[in-house]
Amino acid sequence: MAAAKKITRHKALQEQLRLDPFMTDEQLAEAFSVSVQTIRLDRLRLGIPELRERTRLMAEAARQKVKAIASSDLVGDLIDLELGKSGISVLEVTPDMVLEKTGIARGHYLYAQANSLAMAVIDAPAALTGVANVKYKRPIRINERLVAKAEVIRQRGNNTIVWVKTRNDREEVFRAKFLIVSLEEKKEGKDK
Amino acid sequence: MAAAKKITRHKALQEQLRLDPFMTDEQLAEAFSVSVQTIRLDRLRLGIPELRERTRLMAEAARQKVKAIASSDLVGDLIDLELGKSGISVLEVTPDMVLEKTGIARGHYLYAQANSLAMAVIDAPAALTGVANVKYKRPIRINERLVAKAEVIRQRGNNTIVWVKTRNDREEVFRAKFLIVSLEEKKEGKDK
DNA sequence: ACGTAATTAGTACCAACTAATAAAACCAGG
DNA sequence: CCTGGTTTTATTAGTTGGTACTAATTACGT
Repeated sequence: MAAAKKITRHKALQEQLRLDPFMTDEQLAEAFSVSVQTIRLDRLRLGIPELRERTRLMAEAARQKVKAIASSDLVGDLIDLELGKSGISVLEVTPDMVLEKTGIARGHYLYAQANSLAMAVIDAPAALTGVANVKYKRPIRINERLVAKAEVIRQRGNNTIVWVKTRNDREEVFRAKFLIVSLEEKKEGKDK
Repeated sequence: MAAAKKITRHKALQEQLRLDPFMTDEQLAEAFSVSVQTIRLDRLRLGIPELRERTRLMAEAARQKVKAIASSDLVGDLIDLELGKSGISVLEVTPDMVLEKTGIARGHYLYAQANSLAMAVIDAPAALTGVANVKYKRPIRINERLVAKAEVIRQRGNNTIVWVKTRNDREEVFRAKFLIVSLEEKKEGKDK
């Protein structure tokens, strides 16, 4: 069947564009030893937009994403929050969070989720982490769904102790204790 | 002088494109009530590439960045490594690493740098963090240059204790102790 | 050998440019 | 007021990487 060839090519095309999304139809045609028109038909049927559109979408997404992933104040989705008391956040483990070698989530994502949740719970205009004690109990794999629960244990002056426990769907996989220091709005004496 | 008008427009043009880089020359011309050609001349003299090029550069940069920030095994640049003994990594604090409110680096970047350095130092095919004890000593601000030094303190079986101390140009700002567990290549019994 | 699916070829058209050249407008100095 | 330089606008031709469409050709199984 000729259809088999086509289906194989469709898969290969998608894979190729995943690896290098900046290829023109002409380059793709060359790469697959077919005509440009075939590539266009393939794209059409797969719903893959043209190079410029792809690029634009990536650039636009990046504008959002770099802010969201790399610079969001909270890693994970906040689903419940009682200021000064407790909070819950959920984080889905995506492929780019895992170590390539082992397929296990890099530890600092768990840490980031817990830490930023702990910060969110603090009822203060600004806060900094002072000390953290962290225990990883189970390795996390891709597509797992991590639910972190934070609880304020003690509050004394500007110092707050927060416990965060993270579970996957079955068991506790991570826990951390943070000592978080709230910052006053007043000017800091010895700053820089 | 007519040159003044031009210079003002140049500034405004750069600002406009910073806010919305996805504008065509035609839209820009309309926005500034000048002809398309004027915009083109302005771009030429300011060294601003055309829309498509701009978009492409953004998309490419994002690809690097998401890989580098979100998916690199090592956060920071490894500049020295003695496997099983010690390592040094450097991390420059960029604007997207800081909390907007305070301009202070979010803690999990320091953690990520230290943790991934500690992992790199371990002389094993794969490793996982078991426990971490972390202390933040000084807040970190933008453009600071963080030098993390990792040192293997003790090694017993699959467990390794690594100390990481991070300094900015003046003083120690962060330290962490990690217990890292090396994984054997052999098959794990109770996996999922 | 035939019919259908798949592929290739070809045409007209488009957006968003670059490059180059020419004309017009402006503005200031003598 | 006129002249000269700067700035702006206009015009034309050529480029890239496509869309949308039609028509011709090839391949393939039966």
